[in-house]
Amino acid sequence: MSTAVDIAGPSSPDQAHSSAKIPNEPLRPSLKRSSHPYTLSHYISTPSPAVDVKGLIQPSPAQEQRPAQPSNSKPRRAPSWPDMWESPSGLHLAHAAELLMRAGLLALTPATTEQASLGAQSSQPAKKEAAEAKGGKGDGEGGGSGPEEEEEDSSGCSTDFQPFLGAWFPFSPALFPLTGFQMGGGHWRSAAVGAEGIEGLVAEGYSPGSLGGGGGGRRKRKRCGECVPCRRQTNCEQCSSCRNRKRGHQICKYRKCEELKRKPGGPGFDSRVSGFDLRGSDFTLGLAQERSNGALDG
DNA sequence: TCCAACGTTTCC
DNA sequence: GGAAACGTTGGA
Repeated sequence: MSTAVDIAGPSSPDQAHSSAKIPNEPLRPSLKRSSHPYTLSHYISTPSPAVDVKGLIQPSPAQEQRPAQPSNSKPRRAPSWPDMWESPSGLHLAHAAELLMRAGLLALTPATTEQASLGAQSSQPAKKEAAEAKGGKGDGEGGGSGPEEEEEDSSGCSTDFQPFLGAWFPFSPALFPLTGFQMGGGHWRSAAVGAEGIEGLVAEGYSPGSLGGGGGGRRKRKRCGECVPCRRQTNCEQCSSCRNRKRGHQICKYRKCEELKRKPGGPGFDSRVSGFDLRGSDFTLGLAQERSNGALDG
């Protein structure tokens, strides 16, 4: 949950008074919701006898032989594919995908990137149609809160994740914890998966370069809008950033987004993995568990 | 075009 | 490693 933000931030002279100005609005429902029984950390920390993931999936020799990744790589280096896939989170996401495939939830997907992109493109219009048929809420601002999103999230998650798990899954979900991306954190439009998904990442500040691709252009990430600093509405006018605004070009230190403080791929992101609210993956994991239980039972 | 602020580089 | 300075991006 995003409530995991460090609310014990710096106590500026202004903090107390300005925290009163922080809108005490509730977290959006999508962040509060946890409709499935298990979190990702549950799967990581407590192997479930009901779904023995490791028993289902044989680790590849490469994974078995792979030594622990030294964390001395430079923060700016975007995680390579193998890095992400074999990271703790990525590995479990791979497990989740495997579980889904075995449980019949996941349609097998094109192996080539070309096919993958085709699949992603074709999945999007289909999804749009489905959304429109559902009630004409086709526009992209579905990322907002509301009962509709609630419904979509709880009932349509598996379908939402099919493009992820197919063409896009190897990319995006593994990327989320590593980049600090928050699903439901305001950057993501829930209906935007597939081709729009990757565009979303790029558009929201994840440059092709930071995504591991070429390009090298640097894009600005956006504030999450939900952490305590983001909720502050006033500058302290006392910190160095405020006093040095003209030359510093920096937002007030006490308003600096917690997410932006973390460097993509940096250690701060590592720590996020355990506490990361990977709702989608958790949900699919839960689904996979239910399905596989049923499937295994007959 | 201006401005806020993110990202990178440089300095200490 | 943190702060300052500056380039740059993105929105109004």
